[in-house]
Amino acid sequence: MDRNDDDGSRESGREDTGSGAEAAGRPPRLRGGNVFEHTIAELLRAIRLGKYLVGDKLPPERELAAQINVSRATLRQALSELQIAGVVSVRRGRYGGTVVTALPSADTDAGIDLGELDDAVRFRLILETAAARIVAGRDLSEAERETLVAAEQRCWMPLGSSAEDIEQFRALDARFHLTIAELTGIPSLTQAAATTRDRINALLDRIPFIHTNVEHSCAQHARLVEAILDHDAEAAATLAAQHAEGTEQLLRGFLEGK
Amino acid sequence: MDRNDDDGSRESGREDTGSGAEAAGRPPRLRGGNVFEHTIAELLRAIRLGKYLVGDKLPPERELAAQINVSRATLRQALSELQIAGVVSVRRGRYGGTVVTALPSADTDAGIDLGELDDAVRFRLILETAAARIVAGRDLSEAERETLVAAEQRCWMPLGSSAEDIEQFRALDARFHLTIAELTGIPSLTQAAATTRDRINALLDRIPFIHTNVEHSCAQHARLVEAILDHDAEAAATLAAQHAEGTEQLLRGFLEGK
DNA sequence: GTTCAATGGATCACAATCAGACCATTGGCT
DNA sequence: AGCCAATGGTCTGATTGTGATCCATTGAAC
Repeated sequence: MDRNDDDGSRESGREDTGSGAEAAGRPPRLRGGNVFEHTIAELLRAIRLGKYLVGDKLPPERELAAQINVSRATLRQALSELQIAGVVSVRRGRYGGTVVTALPSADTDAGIDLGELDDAVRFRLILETAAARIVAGRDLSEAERETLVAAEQRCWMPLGSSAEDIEQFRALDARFHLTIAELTGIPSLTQAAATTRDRINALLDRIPFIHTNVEHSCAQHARLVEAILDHDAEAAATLAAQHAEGTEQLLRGFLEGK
Repeated sequence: MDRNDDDGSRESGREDTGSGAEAAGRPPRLRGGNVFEHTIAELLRAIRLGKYLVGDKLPPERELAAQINVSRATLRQALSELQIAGVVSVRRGRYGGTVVTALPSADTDAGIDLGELDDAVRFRLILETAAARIVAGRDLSEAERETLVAAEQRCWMPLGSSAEDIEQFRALDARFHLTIAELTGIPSLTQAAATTRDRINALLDRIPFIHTNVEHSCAQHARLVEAILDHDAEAAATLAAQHAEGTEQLLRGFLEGK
């Protein structure tokens, strides 16, 4: 009797699914557009933003599908594309799964939209400044402090000139900023910050990578973390604003000359 | 020959469709969930937020469908529901159309989710404070100043105790705040503010309406407008924050006691 | 009063997704 | 060597939303 069964409720429980507590929502499905394209975009976004680093294993298909809120069939279509593109590799069997093998290369196509640049950059300034101020005003737990510092440290990676290194730096950098957003405890802010950060990354992919900036950038991160741990909300806000403005200048400099 | 024809490409052109330039997107469709339910929600939201006031006529179905990015069939399903609910009334023929006849009554069901309350209220504080600060820092055109002042004035409406009056005040109040968000010139901010405002309104519908607050609230609006026109960014930010905090206190007071 | 353009009303075939069941593979465990 | 649980692979029927036409109604303009 009990056939092979499948999917869903097994005694192994679901507490893992609830991690994000965000996407969930049993009955409500999600996007239409091309649910398929949306799914790919969603996966690429997660990878670019450092949610899954190279070498990490994605959740099982059934679980991932639930998180993104699409059917497994659709998810598999998307994964299949990513596999062809060489972004992930898949192994069957128990202990198998889908692992990230490379960071997706940027879509350097698409013309530059100045409206998009302006919008993304200004919205980011708002969100990150607010996030920094709020987190600095909070009392962080030991674990939270550690998470924050760890995210900051990881940005100081050995950095070559390969596209791969650069993408990895972007992912780690994004993760640092998103960590701050998460620490606000305001889910809407976290989500908006993630979306916006991804848009910024897409723009950064269109300009040359300035190595000199990396160290400067990391130093700013360090000071920001310090201000946060010191509960100096105004300093944190100012530093975050300066940091964001740096990126803004860079982008405008390269992209506004069309 | 040329049959009755219909829809779309007629020599009359399409420039109208492109108005928003936002939702558009020929091939890409939109939501999944229940596209149908989503459509209803979208329409209700627009009405509650004062985009269409009572007595206003909605755009023709073909156009509205394009704006919301759903097929006309789906839109009609939704409109049909709203008609049954008495929110809109429809007349056929040239010069006919769909007009808003009443403000949708609140869904006073649904349990109170403290997480939702906290998230919405805190995110709103961030967005509106930032918007006020930015707009105060801008040089507004004559037309923009007029729009702002007009939106503020309209809130001082004669206010009875009927549910209808209250809903109308909410719509006008929302429109005032969204006007400020729009004046930032940051579309992402505008959109986030609209979404968040709607969530706040939904929460407000769950608590008793405090008439005393209305005048106080309008007075704050007036001072906020003054600060903005004076280019006093910090004052504007502070006033916006106070105003938002007022609502926050109110909501927490009523809702946190479960 | 006839005309006609704008607008709502209705139908149908087709493509996209979904939901769920079942199959196939793998590797640690006994 | 064999078992078996976790995981990817595949198929099928149902539902939903779309896109494209065509029909029906209305009221201003002529």
